[in-house]
Amino acid sequence: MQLEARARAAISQALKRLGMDCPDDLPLERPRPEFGDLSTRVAFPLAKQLGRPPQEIARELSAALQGHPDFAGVEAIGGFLNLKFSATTLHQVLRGILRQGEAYGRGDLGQGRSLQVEFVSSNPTGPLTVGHGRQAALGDVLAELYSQLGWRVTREYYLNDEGKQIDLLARSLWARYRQALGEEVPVPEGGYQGDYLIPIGKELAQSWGDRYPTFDEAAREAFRVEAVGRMMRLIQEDLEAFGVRFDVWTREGDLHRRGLVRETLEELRRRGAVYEKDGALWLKSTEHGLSRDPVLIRSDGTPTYLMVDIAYHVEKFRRGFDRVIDVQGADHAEEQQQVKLALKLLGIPDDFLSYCVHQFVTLKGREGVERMSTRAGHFIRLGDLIRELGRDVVRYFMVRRKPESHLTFDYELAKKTSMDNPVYYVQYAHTRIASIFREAEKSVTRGALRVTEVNLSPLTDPDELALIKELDRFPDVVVQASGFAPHLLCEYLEGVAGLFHPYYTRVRILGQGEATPARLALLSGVKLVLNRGLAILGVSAPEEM
RNA sequence: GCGCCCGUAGCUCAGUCAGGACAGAGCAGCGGUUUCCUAAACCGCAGGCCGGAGGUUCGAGUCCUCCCGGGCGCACCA
Repeated sequence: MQLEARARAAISQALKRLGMDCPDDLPLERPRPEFGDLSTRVAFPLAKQLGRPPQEIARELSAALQGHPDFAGVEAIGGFLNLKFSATTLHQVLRGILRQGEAYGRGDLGQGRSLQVEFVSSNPTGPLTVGHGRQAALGDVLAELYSQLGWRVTREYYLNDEGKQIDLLARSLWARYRQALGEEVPVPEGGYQGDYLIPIGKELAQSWGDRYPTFDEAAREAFRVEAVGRMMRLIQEDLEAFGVRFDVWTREGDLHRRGLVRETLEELRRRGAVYEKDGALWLKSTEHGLSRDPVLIRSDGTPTYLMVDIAYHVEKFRRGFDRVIDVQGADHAEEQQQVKLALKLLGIPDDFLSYCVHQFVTLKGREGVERMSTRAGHFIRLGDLIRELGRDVVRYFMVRRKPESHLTFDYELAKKTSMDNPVYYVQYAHTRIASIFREAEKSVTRGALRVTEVNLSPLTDPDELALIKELDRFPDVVVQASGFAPHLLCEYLEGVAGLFHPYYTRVRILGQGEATPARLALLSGVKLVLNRGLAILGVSAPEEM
């Protein structure tokens, strides 16, 4: 970031001296290392503009930059201009990073605006599965990224505690309860077949006895409340184990009680966005380019999930959020289009709501099922996976792939405690540095440990300079990762660790005279970035392993 | 049939949004390295007509069209 800014400034000044216009979007790239640290092909657009050969322009630009203190090398090859930073510049960059300390990587793109991230929002019909794990990790990391970038972030869980699925759940639990009382009542067809309702049914049989012989209105309500409560506790336990905390829980029932669904419907009607057919109320979606019109109000008068979802998002808007991000599975793609359209028709700005859509998770290499279905009782609990592999590993693996790609969760790799496992590879780099500092406490003077002040000029090894250049990228990686791409942060951290481990093996830190304090300062910077990056991912950065 | 996503090395994936200088990483495979801050490591080798065909461009893994293969959706379920 620092380095790019310096290069940009130097190039634009040089262009000005040459009497050429510097384009606003000055192209800067990281070329292959043998060409230098940064390169620009700005000569090509300028060539077109000035009607001169790009090689010539690049040569002039190179000449204008010769002797610039930021660079150790400026070279024009073809039309490209290659820049190599001087060690002094890199030392200044490292010092700047160390001075920022924990603030390094933070930004103010958000400028204090408020953002809601809604994620997981799993229906309380069973425990969280491995699939929800991806969503939980993604949402939590995105929330953290935005928070780092200066947004006021609210993590929200939308709780569907009413509707047909919940009825079915209540009925399924009631069946388990009757079974516990020795009656042969089957779990309803298409109901929730999972084992997890059995112990609850037994408990209820003990405490309630034969109070609900039939599934009447009273039973329906009692079992609904009981089932939802129990399921929510299961879900919260798993979220807790995963290190995910929500600020706000919104219940569907509340939206109805507050009349929001009715209000939103009225507004849609006023704006002529709906029509009646076959006794139901439909949204005019095809008029706006969508592939079909969905039902908002069923012919029995009850609102559909979509209708409630629209009302919910209107409510989010009224609550004053500047932006909302919903993390959702790819199976909701159509729903998302419909909600976005409805909000647009209601006059809510288009950029208010964005969806981070992710594909599904398949678990490879573990006993159990690959395809999961909560209803059929075929699933692997997220909580089990966390207990087997640890929170750090599961979180890391879940965000390591870009959301829109299918995620093959490699259980065998995740189980390994060797450095083949990328989580440990990164964590171990942090641990090694911590270990060196523990040693340093014994043998090095206090002054040498004051890393923001020591003389950095002994850092001349190419690996040392490469590490500084990599550390310089961190703030930019945070910004990029916030674009629904947290996998870039994983990749980056693995890259930092991948530079550090070989360096550590080859170069001795302690007992190297003048070089020792400088190298400790460098390692301090590496540790800082690893620590900050892992913290954003919600993964621990251990001092010892 | 229609819509969205994906297709890069044996495997898992970056790189595609902003097109540029011989296509990257990790794992698996093969071969090396241990008197020294944790070897839970390091070094090296090998491995790819970037799903296919056209097109745009001085230049395409990257943009456009079509095709093939895989996933998801197309309910008065949520």
